[in-house]
Amino acid sequence: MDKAFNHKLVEPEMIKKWEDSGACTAKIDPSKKPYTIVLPPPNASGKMHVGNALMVAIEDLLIRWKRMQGYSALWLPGTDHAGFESQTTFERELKKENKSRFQYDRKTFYNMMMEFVLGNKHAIETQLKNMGASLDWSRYTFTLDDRSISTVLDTFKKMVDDDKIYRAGYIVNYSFKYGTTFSDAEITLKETKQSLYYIKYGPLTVATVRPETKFGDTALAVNPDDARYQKYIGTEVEFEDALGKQKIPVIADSYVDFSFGTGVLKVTPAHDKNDYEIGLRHNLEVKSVIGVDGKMNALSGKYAGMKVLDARKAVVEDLQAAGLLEKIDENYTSLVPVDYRTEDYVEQLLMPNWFVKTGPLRDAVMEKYKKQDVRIFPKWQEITFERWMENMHDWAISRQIVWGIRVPAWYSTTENPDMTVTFLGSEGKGVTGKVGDLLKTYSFEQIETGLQSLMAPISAKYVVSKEKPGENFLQETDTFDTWFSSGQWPLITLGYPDSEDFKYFYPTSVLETGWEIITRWVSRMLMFGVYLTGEVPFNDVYLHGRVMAVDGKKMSKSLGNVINPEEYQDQYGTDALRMGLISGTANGKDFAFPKDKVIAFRNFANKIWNMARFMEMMFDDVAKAGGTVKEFSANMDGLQDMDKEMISGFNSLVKLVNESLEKYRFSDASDAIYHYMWDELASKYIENVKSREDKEVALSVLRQLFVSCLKVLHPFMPFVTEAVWGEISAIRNDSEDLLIIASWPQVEN
RNA sequence: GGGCGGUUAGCUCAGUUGGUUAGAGCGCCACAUUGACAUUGUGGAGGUCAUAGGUUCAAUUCCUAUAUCGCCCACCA
Repeated sequence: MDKAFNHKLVEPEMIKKWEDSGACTAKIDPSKKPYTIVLPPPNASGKMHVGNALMVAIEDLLIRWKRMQGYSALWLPGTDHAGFESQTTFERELKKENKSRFQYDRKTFYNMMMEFVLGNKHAIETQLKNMGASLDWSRYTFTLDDRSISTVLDTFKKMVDDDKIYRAGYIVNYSFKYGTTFSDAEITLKETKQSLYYIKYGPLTVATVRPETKFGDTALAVNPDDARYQKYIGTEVEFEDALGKQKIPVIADSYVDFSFGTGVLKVTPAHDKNDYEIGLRHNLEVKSVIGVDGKMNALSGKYAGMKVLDARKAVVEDLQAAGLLEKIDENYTSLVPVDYRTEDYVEQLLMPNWFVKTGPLRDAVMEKYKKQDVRIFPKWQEITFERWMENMHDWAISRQIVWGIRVPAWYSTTENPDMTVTFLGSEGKGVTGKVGDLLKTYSFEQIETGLQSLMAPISAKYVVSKEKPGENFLQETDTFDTWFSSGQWPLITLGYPDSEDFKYFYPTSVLETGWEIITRWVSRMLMFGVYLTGEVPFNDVYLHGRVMAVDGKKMSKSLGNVINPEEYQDQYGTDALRMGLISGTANGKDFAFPKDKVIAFRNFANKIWNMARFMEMMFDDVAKAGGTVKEFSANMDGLQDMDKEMISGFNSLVKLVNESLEKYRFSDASDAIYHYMWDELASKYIENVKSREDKEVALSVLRQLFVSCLKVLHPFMPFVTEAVWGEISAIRNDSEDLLIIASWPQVEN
């Protein structure tokens, strides 16, 4: 054996050994209990980060532990196509070559995306393997595999038949920049300094940050208890603006806060979610003045065609000139909705969209939850989950992007002549118009093959089908929200509804992920799982904290404090990285990355390596002297007090490790094994053995304890333990070739 | 605005239902060292457990306020 543990040499060898052994391929074995974890699929859009490394460390720990305990342990790998994220990354690449998605028809663009994503996928697989992840690659799944797509489409069809899906005009978060809708979960509010304009509407004055939407106003609203405005309620006020003389009703709604601004609110149902709600309550007209192109439309008179911000400026100038602008509060800050990834501004627009009625699905989940069919660890995260579930809105599942699974709804062009379509004409230029008109100039085939996007009115008739239902049908161009497919991930990967895997491995044992996607992902998997199978998709949810940078701040590229896990792997070894991450996360809280611990565990790996070297030497000496180390048994002759203490110490260790892992208290377990091996076994016991006369007994105990410790440590530090296991094969008292499939130490109570 | 979590050694963090001298890793100091390991060994210094009240025989632990940091949710235009 080398003098020191060399992780660079050992790691590739061990990975190969595990792969060749087939140990990670879970077998359907009725005599064993299944233990299943589905790997939260890393996005195919980029490389793994240190948070992914933590996830892998925890899940591999659980899987290896259960596998050694005799479960049929399945850890399912996969990759998510990450619709929006991948597409924006890819479009950024295109832009470097001065290209854009608008130059391609859907099919071509989709194929280009696929090539791009498959390239990234390979990189992620390599990283997962290098982490020592004992994943079952024979069951690998990608969200855009035919089987995945088929399952997703079947689910959609079932939901349509079940009246769980509807199309509606709805205020959605719409990004002009990316030309797509975002779900509420993809939106975050950013504090932004804005001008607050006080605009006269006849006798009343309204404070607003969006004067350009005034042409979409269909009421003014005041609080019903506001004494100042009682006499206006129920009347109409007259005023003049760029569109000429106007009349607008004044309504009373308790939503209005009379301490804000003037206490009068302009209600613009088409461009604000809250206004939309007020509009519904009071039966107000909904007037859109902004188009999906980000420009003012014909209803805004002379401002038509201007971009929103330009129009705002122009409107303000005109109001000022007309003396209708009372004042401007320049120091007003408010929360503006932005894309949570890019912080790009997101507009609120009324658009036709596909929705899931979440109410009944949610209720079914909560019923299971109350019966504790699914448990959340750590416990304090339960509140986050419950609150989200209670406040859940209907879910907009359509996205106006190409990269994803296309909604399987078909519109007849003859029945829906006023659908708006955009397609790439023969001359390579985009053509937009009502399909009824376009068909006079272009053939159906031209439109269908060049199709880029389609927007059917809410009232449009459609057929849901996996196949084209007939001539003259165009398929919906919206694709599903990524979470619509990844929400079915446990089902898809296990081959729902009738595969043998599904019958044996479902429901899965634990869903392990970061808390930040509990709302986007965990809740949706639960809804789909319960809806489709009547059972929760996993019994436990463990939420790990976020790994922060060394400086305790959130890692971000702009701060330059991002930790690349591969650097630590390279410097200190994968075992050390894994153990460092594991021991930093005791209770699911965010934690600063403990680099000093990584170094400590690198040293620990070396310690183990050298304990093995020492043992070899001692065994050698005994053999040279013509002796034999005795077979171990707990009540063998000649045991000294210290031997007995060590043995009982080990039994308590195993108990503690088991109990801690059952409760997902990983650092308790790692701490215990670390201290037992280093302080007890190495520092205390080995020093004692050195001076023992009865080496044949002492070494027997040492071997027993060391070999057992290797087993307990293996799920935490798989590389060094497996390597040492191989090195001491000649003196080991366990005939199992590989540690990964050795059996976990049994302890009696 | 509502909620959640943190505040413990120089740093990063444990501390499970309240119960003796509050722990770990790293760092620091002193010493040691050829039967494995300097990625070592032995020993040591270092904490008013954020603050103020309260409950209790007993509080880092439970309760109430306050301060401060972080996060989540949210319909103040």
